[in-house]
Amino acid sequence: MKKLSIRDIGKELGVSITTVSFILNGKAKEKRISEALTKRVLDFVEKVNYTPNVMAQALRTGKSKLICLMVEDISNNFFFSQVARQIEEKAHINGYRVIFCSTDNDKNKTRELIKLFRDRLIDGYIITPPEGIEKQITNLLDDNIPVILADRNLPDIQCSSVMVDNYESSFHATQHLIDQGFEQIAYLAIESTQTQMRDRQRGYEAAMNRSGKPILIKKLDYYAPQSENVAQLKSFMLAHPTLDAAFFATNYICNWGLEVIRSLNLRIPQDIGVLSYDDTSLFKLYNPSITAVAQPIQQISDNILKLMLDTLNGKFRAQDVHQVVIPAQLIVRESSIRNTLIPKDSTILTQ
Amino acid sequence: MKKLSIRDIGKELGVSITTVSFILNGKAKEKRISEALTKRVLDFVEKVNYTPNVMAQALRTGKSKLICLMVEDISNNFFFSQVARQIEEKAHINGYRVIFCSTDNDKNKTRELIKLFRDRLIDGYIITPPEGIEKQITNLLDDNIPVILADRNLPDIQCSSVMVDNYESSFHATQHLIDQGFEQIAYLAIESTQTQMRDRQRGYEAAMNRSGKPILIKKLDYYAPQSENVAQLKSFMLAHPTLDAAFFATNYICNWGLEVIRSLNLRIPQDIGVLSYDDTSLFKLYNPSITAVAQPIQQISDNILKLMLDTLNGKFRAQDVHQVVIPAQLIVRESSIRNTLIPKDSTILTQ
DNA sequence: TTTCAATGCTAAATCGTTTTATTGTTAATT
DNA sequence: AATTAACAATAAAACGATTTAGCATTGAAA
Repeated sequence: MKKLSIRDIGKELGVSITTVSFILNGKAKEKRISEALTKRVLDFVEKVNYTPNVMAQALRTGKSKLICLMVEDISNNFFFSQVARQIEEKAHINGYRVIFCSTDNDKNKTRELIKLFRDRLIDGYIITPPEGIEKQITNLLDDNIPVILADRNLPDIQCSSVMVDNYESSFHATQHLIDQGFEQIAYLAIESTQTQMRDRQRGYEAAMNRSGKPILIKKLDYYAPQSENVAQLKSFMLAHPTLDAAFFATNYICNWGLEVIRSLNLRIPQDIGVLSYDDTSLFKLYNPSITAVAQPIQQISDNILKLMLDTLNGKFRAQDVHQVVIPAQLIVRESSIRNTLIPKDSTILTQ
Repeated sequence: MKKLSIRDIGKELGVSITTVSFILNGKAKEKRISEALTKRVLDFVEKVNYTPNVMAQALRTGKSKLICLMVEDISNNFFFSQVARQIEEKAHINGYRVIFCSTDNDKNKTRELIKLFRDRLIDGYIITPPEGIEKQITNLLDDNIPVILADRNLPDIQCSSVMVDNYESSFHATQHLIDQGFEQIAYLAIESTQTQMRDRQRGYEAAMNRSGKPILIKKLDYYAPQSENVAQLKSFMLAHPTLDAAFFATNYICNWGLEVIRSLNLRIPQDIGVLSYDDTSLFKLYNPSITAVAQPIQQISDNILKLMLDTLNGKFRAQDVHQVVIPAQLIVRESSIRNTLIPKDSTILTQ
């Protein structure tokens, strides 16, 4: 059961392979192939279920129809895995396949990966970039290979990106805590100079400053073992007994925090209010349910892929910069409610 | 900055491309190329940072170095996303890239996907198979394309697979609940004839029968909307007020169950004991923490990839059947403890 | 001196497409 | 009758590698 080649079907029909190729690529009209022949070829191709050899096409055209999706860690993040899923699905519909890999937020690993793919294997990249790969991205763009940054961008280079309004949504989330009467709101984050992290912090600080509340920030180490971070967080909380609310910069930090809160036998929200950036399925289920800033996954994925396809199809050049910012959603749940007038699980859009 | 071809480096060195190819493929000795020339070529290749065009190699050799990983839903399952990550990493180390996609447990979608890839794009498949794709898999194997089934197998065909001992681990989990003094233990599952689901149910039934306890089973619909399943589960629990423990067949069913338990204001484990198949990060964090059967992800991934690589490297033929069964772990947490003698978060290996 | 084997390297075919340039027709115009 | 235009289809080169079969050269054996 060997696969048919275009040569086989040409021979079978007594037609040249050129003709077959033109017809299959929808150039019948343009190349003035007669309608009769076009139909004959199309029918036969359909009948014998012929599909072209993708590798040969890729070699000849220099286009692999492969998109590479590089996320921080596909396995450990609700947001990334959802986005990955969406992208994969939409790409398929448009005739593209998706190769994916995890960067671990490590610039060396990411550089390696890009280098590995450099040899025209990949038509386009979607990346949640660690800092330090600016040069590699510029090189790709210079070769007119599209790159879309997701979730964050790299301020030192000009590159298309899709992300949420981290500053505004963080501001609103903090404001929500303030409105609920929390006084000592700590911001728990990781040591990072990534744009989305900076913006979230700026949002928190701006809201606190505007209300004249004290700023209280603790930074953890992304690369440290989980137990170390939990311990750090615990001693921080013990050192600040007057704390009455915690704003976690990501959902995994919030997970660490919940572990600590639990071990200290604190009640949420009576003893401590809780709010997290990045919603997960856990937060809805947790007892009490956790208020979170949700990133609209569908919209983000749609925008990423649209930009990618438009660039691949030549509507834009890779170097053209399109930066899309999408409003995030504050989903208010039990963990942040002191004022009982606000209904459970209500949704508030920032903006 | 055009990419160098093997022709360029041959020309540059005044050597034929044949020679260069032999040397690059480690056949210098075999083809009796002199050591001096071998070194000269290798040094030059290193210096100019030449890498071969993957597409041309693929076209010529018929091997793409691409593995396709088809899981049920990459975005919504702790187990699958972890496995995906592991596979990706190990495959990379061995010079393979991973394409991934979600089957949605839909046989038509899965067939489509396999068909799409049929044209020697993919060297090997790792699949968590929906039922109904037996024929497609047999076809692949007949063409000597390796297929490894993961998480479950298809009883009607002969195919390599890697999965946990669903029957034994489910038996032990049930036995654990019985040992804790629970009397009316319900088994909450989805309507499915997949092997892993059947085996889990058989394990529950066997343990219950051996202790002379009543069997109580409720089946939900995987494809129904979540709200529908939650409602179903709620009315089931209301209809069985004497129920004192629930064994959930998967973690997402357990999530539905926790939502119901919460809405009924039942206390875990005082009013109802809870145990779930498939651990997630949620279960450790939940209050109270949830006892679960954990699948050893590392071991599963290792075995899958080892089988795949051994077949790709010709150590086995695709048709050779290797069925690997790995023991699962029962992680005992608060939700199933009545007998306070057992320590928290202790780990019991089945077998 | 011829024959043979070993050594060191290469020409050319091949994988399955796309695409450029070209060749025959026939019909219309000069 | 000769030129041109439009039409319909094709031959052959190219993409960049791998691999088969073979070509020179040298030294040793016959």
